[in-house]
Amino acid sequence: MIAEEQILADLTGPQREAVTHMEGPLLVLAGAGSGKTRVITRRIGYLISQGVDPSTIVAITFTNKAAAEMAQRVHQFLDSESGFGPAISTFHKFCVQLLRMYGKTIGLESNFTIFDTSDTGKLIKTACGDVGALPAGMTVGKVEGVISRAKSQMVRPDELSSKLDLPQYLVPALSRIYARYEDMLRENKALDFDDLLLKTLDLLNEPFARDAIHRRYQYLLVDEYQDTNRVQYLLAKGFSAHTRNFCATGDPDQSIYGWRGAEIGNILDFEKDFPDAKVVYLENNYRSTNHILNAADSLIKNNKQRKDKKLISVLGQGEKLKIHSCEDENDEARQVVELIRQAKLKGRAYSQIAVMCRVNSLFRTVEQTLRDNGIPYQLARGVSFFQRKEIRDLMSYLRVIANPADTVGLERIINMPTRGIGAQAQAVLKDYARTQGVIFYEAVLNADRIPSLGKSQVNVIRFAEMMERLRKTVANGVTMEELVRQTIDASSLRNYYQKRSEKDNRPDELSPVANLEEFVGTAQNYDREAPDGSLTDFIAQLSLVNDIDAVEDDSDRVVLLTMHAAKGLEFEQVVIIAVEEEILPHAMCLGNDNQIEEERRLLFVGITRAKRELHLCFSHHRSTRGSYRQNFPSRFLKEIDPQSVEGMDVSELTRPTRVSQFVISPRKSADTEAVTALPARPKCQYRPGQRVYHQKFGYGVIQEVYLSGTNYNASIQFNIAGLKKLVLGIAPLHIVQS
DNA sequence: CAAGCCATGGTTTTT
DNA sequence: CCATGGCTTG
Ligand SMILES: Nc1ncnc2c1ncn2[C@@H]1O[C@H](COP(=O)(O)OP(=O)(O)OP(=O)(O)O)[C@@H](O)[C@H]1O
Repeated sequence: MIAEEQILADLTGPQREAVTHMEGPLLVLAGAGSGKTRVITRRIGYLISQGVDPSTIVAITFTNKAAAEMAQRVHQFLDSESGFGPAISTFHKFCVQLLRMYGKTIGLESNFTIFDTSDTGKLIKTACGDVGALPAGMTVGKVEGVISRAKSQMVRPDELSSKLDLPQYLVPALSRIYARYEDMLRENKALDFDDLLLKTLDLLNEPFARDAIHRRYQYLLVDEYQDTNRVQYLLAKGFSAHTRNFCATGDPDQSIYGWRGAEIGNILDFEKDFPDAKVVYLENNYRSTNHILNAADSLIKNNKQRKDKKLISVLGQGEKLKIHSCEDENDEARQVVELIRQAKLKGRAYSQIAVMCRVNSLFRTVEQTLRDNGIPYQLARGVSFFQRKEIRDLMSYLRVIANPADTVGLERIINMPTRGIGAQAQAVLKDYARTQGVIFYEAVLNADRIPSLGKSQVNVIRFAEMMERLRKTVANGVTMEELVRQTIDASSLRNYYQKRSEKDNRPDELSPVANLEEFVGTAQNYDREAPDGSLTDFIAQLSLVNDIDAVEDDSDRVVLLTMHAAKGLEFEQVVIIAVEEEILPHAMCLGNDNQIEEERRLLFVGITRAKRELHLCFSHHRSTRGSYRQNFPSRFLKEIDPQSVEGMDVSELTRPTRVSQFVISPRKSADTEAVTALPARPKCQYRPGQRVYHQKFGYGVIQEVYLSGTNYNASIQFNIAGLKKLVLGIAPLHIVQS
């Protein structure tokens, strides 16, 4: 065991106070870079030094990467061979472990499959079809949104109308789809991401499981508490109900996942939940220089409904940040390359430079330009590998082997690669399954008894034999590497993609076959790291991989990542691109003040990742999905204290891009004369071709202006919202100057 | 039944 | 711009 002094070394008074707090609820409320994560890590060490059994400690982080880093740091606080260490993981992963262990008590088999959004999307689509035509104005995507919102707020299908603010006429269809969706999950023996949390909550309501979990875990620590959702909040309370040893850390200004149900209220109401909670504030920042902090602070001050925080850097003033005005995305990418070159000349490592933006798609040009200039980089998109078609195919085989009830997976692979089991044959199988009341896989196994399969019958039988052979292999015990190799060959996936690559004549590194090989490597890693793992566990690990988890720390490459993925990280130098209206804040968020505030927090998070040097870029033009468009600097740039900005005439940003609003008085324009010759009429400033900004619909171009009754109306093509007809005196419109 | 072609439409962030 | 789906042809 390590000496207490070492654990408490390099901590400020308040940090130490939090670290040495033993029993009872504790909240560490502090700004960016103030050492919250360090507090959690040291506190785990301190608890252990005070004789707490490490295996009774649970620490929840936001990402697997953060968990791995914390585990590594905590490792030094442990006796070399002292049994189990603390559980350090994300909410989702921790829940999966508990469900595998205790799921039986709530009727959950331990080989359940985790469905990702693409799987659940398929289910919801089918569910929509089953239920009949969708109500007007509803799309599958919107239904998905409603269901996911309902689940994260723990609203059941029959409670939609009372608990969710939905138009009444949509409710019957939606609750039927939702109920059907839940049934299908059960049929597939699958859980979606929300279920992982919800079912664990069920565990905590089941005496046997609850007691076992409570006996095992005595101390709970949750990092990034500001981004927990309702279910996670209830889980945290449930896990710690017996001891009330619950330590939460977070920063309300860094809450950026409201869009998927995170409730900032969890952290704001902590003291109400636990009136006896000890609250520690940290006011020193050890990460960034004062100019960077000041920029961040001046920005975030524009959010209403927040408590102001004091945060002082211990690193001095530092350099001012720079705002770069670029012509278009190519120019922007060139400037980024130039900044990286200069940094490299100054002796900065590539890996200490991050390029961030709001949406991954904006990295295309930057990536190309970095490649062209020989600058090494890595894109933080771990999931993209697992979303490749060939990898999803392979994973689907593994999923069905582990859980034959996984019909979504089975439907994907039954004719992939094509093996003569077409739509017709599949319909016959499905029909058989339905009439016999068995799962789809069972129908496949019974193919020899289904003559109506016709010519396909023999193909189905052969497929069934192949799958059963693989299943037997697993039952007899096999490494994941071996299983993956066998699956790739037995399924003919390798053959199929090999042939296709030959035809397409693509460069090798990106080829599907190479990806399949890489997946073998993934399996090898798993075998090495989890010698007594299982197929189910292997698949689950992969289902919970996160973008940022795949970023390699030990390679000297520039990191490209979204600001969401940057949560909790830090870099010497940060370059944020496309700080433009309709990108940041994103077009989808315009017109909703809460969402705009979250966008502001997002930029705040991006800015506060920088230790010493910060650059913000915007482009005047950008081509998005084919068309070349004019863009405007983000409103957020104007909010940053000019005192901390260098190198650019900040007034260029404050120069109004929007002409102030005017209203046509309906009375005065009350003539019936048709008005098509618009320029002649001084009463109406709007003309076809003008760019306008609408509070709700965002930016658009006026197509036509006409008089209707006593009002001028206009038809406006909005970039996002599409063509709308609006009454000019009433609609909240601004003219935008180009 | 397979494969390739064209039209359509949707269009963030992610556990 | 991209992915998906429907249609046609082999
Ligand atoms: N007392 C201290 N002395 C020196 N450095 C410290 C101290 N506390 C924290 N740091 C350093 O400050 C940096 C930020 O710490 P940490 O990541 O724990 O902050 P945080 O509050 O979790 O930040 P954020 O909320 O922005 O993710 C780290 O590099 C950490 O090592």
